Amino acid sequence: MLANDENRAQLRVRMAPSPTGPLHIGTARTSLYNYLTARHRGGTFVLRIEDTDVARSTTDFERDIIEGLHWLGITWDEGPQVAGGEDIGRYAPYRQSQRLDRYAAEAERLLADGNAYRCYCTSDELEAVRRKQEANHEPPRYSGRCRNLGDAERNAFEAEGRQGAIRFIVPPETVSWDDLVRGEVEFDNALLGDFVIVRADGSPLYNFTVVVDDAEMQISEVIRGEDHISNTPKQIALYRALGYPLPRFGHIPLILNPDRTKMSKRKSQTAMDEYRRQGYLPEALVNFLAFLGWSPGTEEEIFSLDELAERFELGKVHKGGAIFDKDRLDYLNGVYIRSLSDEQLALRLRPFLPDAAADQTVVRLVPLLKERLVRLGDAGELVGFLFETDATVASWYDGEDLVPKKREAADAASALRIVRDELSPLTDADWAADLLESRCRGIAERMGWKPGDLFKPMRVAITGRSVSPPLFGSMELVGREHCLRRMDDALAKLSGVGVGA
RNA sequence: GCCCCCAUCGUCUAGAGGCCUAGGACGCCACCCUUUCAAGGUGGAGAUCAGGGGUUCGAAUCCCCUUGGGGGCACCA
Repeated sequence: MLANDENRAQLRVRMAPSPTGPLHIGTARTSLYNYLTARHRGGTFVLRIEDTDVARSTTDFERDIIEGLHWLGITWDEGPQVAGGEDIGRYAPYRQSQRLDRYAAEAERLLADGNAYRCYCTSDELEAVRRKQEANHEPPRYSGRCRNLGDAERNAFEAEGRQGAIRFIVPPETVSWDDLVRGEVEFDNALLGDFVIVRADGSPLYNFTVVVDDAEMQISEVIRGEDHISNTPKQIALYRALGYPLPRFGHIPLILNPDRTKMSKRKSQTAMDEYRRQGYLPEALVNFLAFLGWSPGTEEEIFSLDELAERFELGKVHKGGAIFDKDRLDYLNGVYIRSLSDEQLALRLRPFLPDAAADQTVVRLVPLLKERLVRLGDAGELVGFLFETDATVASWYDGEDLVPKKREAADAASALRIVRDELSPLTDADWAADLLESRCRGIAERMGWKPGDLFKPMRVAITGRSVSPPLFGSMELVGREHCLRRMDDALAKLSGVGVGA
C-alpha cells in the first residue's frame, strides 16, 4: 500500500504514438511537452507504441517515429529505444501488439463483472440506427440492443457464425475532471452509447487499451492533444469500472493549418522527417515547437532543450490552438545556424553538399554562406557554382546579366578584360580574397567606376548569377584557373552577342 | 445534427483588476551599413484586447449572453 502510494506520488508521463504514419509534427510537440514535463519535475517519461491497428501499423513507421524523436533530442526512460528492438523498463513490453493477453484478461473481467457485453449487431444495422438518430436530431449512440440478450438469442447469433464484439456499459452519469491545462471540464455520459472495446475478431480498441496500459504503467498524468478531450469521459468510466486509480489529464492545444483547422498532411508539411531533410536543425524545431502554445512568460525566446526543461510548466500552456508559422521557424533556424561555430556548421552541412565538396572545401565554404542560410538544404543552391564544371558554366551567361545597369555591353567587356589581364599574372598562392579585392578596387578606381559596377560582371562571370556569396571569397574558392577561364567565357559571350569587345 | 473546447496586432505571444494611451518576436515597409544577396542596426505601420451586457472606484484580465472558430461523435488512434 505504502509502496503504491509512493509510486503514485512519482510523476510518470507517457507518449503513445501509433505507427500508422511517419512522425507527425503534432506528435513531436506532444512528445516534447511530455518530455519537458518529466524532466522539469524529475519524473519518468514512457514511450509506448500503440500498434493495435495491425492493418495500418508498420515497423517502418515505428522506426521513423523513434528516430525522429531521438533526432530532436527527446529521450525516454522506458519503452523501445530502437524500432523493433528490446524494451527498457519494468512494465515491458511497451508495444500494445505484445500486450494482447492483458487486454483479453481485462475484457473478460469487465464481462464477468457485468460491465460489458457481447454485441452481435452488424455494421449495416449500426449505420441504419445512426442515420435515424441524426435525422431525429439525437446524439448518435449505440442503442443498447444487445445489452440484454437472452441466452437463446445469443446462441442463435453464435450459431449463425456471428462473432460478437465486446461493448462497455457506460454508466449514465456526469463525469468531470480538473484538466491540467483547461481546468474543470464536464461531460454527460448519458449522451454516450455503449462503445466497443474489443472487435468481433478479438482485437482490442484504443479507448480500452490506453486505459489498461496507462493504469498498469502507473501513468500519473496523461498529457495529450485536445482532440482527445472527448475520449476522456469514456476512459474515466473505464478506469472506474476496472477499479483503477485515475490519472490527471491535460489536453494541450492543437497545431493548426494556416486556415485554423487541425494541422494536416493535406494542407501543411506534417512529417518531421521532411523538415530534417530540408535542413532544419533539431534545436530550432524544438525551440519553435515549444513556443507553439507555451511561453515562459518573459520576452526571452531562444531556448535549448535543457533550458526549456528548466522552465517548462504545463500550467502555462495555452488553451487556444496555434498556427504553424513557417516564417518564424525559418527565422529561428537561421538564428541557430548562425550560432554554430564554423566547424560545427561544416559538419552539419556535409550531407547537404554535393560529393565534390571535399571536407576541406566545406570548412572554407562556411564563412561564405553562414549568414545567408535559412536551411542547411539551401547550401547546395547557394554555392553550387563552386562545383560546376566549366563546360556547364559557359551556359550560365546571357549577355544581359553581365552588364551592370546604365552601362553598355562593350563597357562590361572591356572592364572584364582589364580585370582578367591584371589578375592573370597572380600565382595560385596569391589568389586570396584580400589581394583580389584590393586589386579590383584599384581597377575600379582607375576606371572611375563604382566598385559595385565592376563587381557585377565579375560576379556573374564567376558564379553565374547576380546574387551570390561574397565575390572575392568565392573567387578564392573557385581558384585562379577556373576564375580566369570563366571570365574568358563571359568575354566570349559578351562579344558573341555582337556588342563590342 | 449532438456534445465538448477556445477567442490579445496577419502570425507566435506578454498580460492572472489599477504598472496597458496593451509589451516583445516573426512577417511587412522605410532608412543605415554594404561588392549582390543575406546578416546586423535604427525607425514605422499594425490589436477600440471578437461583440454586447454586467460585477467593481477601476476590466484585456471576473461573470453572463451573442457571434465566430476549432475538436469529437467508428468494430481508427
